[in-house]
Amino acid sequence: MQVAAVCEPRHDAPRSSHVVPIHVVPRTAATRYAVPRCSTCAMRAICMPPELTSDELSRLDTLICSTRSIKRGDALYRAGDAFQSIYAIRAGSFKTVVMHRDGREHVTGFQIAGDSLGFDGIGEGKQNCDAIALEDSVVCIIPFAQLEAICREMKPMQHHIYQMMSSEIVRESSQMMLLGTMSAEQRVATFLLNLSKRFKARGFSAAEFHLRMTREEIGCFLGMKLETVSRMFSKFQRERLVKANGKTIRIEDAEGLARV
Amino acid sequence: MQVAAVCEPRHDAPRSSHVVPIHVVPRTAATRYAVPRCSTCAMRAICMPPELTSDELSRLDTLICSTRSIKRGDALYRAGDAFQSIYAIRAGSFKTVVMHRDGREHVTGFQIAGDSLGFDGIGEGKQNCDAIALEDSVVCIIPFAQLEAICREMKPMQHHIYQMMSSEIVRESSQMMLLGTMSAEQRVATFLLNLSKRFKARGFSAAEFHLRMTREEIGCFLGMKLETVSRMFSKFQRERLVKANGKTIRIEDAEGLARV
DNA sequence: CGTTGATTTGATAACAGTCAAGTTCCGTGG
DNA sequence: CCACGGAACTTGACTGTTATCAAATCAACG
Repeated sequence: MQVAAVCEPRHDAPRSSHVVPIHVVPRTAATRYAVPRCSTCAMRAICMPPELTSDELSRLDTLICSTRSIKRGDALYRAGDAFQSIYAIRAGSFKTVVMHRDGREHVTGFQIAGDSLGFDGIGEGKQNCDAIALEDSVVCIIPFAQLEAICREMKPMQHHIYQMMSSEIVRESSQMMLLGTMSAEQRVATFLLNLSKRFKARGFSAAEFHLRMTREEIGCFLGMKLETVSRMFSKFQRERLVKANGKTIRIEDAEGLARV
Repeated sequence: MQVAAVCEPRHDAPRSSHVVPIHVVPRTAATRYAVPRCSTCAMRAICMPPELTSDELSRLDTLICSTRSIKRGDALYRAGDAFQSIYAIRAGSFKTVVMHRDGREHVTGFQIAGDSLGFDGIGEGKQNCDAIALEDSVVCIIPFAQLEAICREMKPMQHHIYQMMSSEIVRESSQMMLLGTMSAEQRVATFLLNLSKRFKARGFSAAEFHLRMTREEIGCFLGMKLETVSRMFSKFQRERLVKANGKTIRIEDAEGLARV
């Protein structure tokens, strides 16, 4: 898994009732080159409803029949492309970028391994944003028509898709609240804590991780200029809340960061 | 229809391929007090996929077995309430409000007749925000478990629900872009044009309408203070783009407003 | 090991927030 | 129907946060 090179996997992964820990898949030829299989995927706990029978799982294996590798900086899809598939990130990370007609860009989200991409394309039948790889990445391709067919037959899967889309709506609501009500300082603090939480949920260190995005991309996501992002990192460093060494972030005082 | 008192219905409603015009339902006892029926609902074109057979439509009538009236200022639901149903607004309007733990509030959206509410509750199994009526309103109650069952059997309905949820994601992306990249002036202009478009799609005047929300609520939605909203209205008035008389808005120069 | 893009930091400017005062609107009750 | 009171709105003066512009430093990569 590429992501393993980015963030040290933790073997004392949390075992809360919500987050089923993932296990690092050995880098055997099978996991790297064979037909992808949900039944053996490390991200299954994040991608799939937990209550599937092994029978149902093997049916899903027939759904996802291909993966795709995207080089850093390349687009998985572009706004306006015909919508056909949902994507699940196997390894790597992406940003989603919407563009206004006047050329203004805005980053609507950062997605890491285990996250999904493309739900915003269903409504119009075409992609609503660009999905750009922040590092060399691999996605599972999930043809949406087939997914719909499966959802008509497998109730847990149907519900799971509704839940994923609903969670996306909730996530975006939180981001609107962040953009609408928080100071630059609070936005950056919230951003770091959110990343930390997501890495932790995937079994990586919550305290130390590498940012795959630039200050400019962070600023574009948080509604501020890159200089302001940089200043906030420096400020947190002075206050001993985080240690920021370029793209390496170490959260030294999560509680303090949350109080900002 | 309550909304008719607010915005004059237009009988020369647009007939684009996307927006099927709605017809104003006569205020008979049947439409006001009888069991609600999708098959005769004025909002059907907005709520429902267009290609349903009359057979399928009458099946839907069994799904929506009740409506609910909400007085101005009252909540349809509150954040934390158990999620059970989706709501379709028959008449009136709402705001959805998310609250941060520190008490900070943010308005995530304004919904008018024909819009739906509650999709953000599916993910967690509980409501994510408060839905507050901006005027006396009526909603159709759509039990979600039943809706899911119908979606497993009726492909067009299944797809329609995915489309509605996806559109909600897209709408929120646009709002994030607005909050993240636009000046106060542009935000208010965009807000007015968006409302105008939605009224037009429902057969009301695109040029003149009544705001059901306060300046404070608008500000809370657009990420600015109520004084700033007021100043922008005054500015647009000076520039002859808009005539704002309290809550009555007349858009005098839509192109000019779009250029802001 | 140089070139280029990314990041940091400082100085200044602009936009929106805050505080305050006055006005208008609207619902309620007489 | 009118008068009253409170909420909503407008406007002005001042303040503060963040943007802008600029320059220096750092880091990645061919």
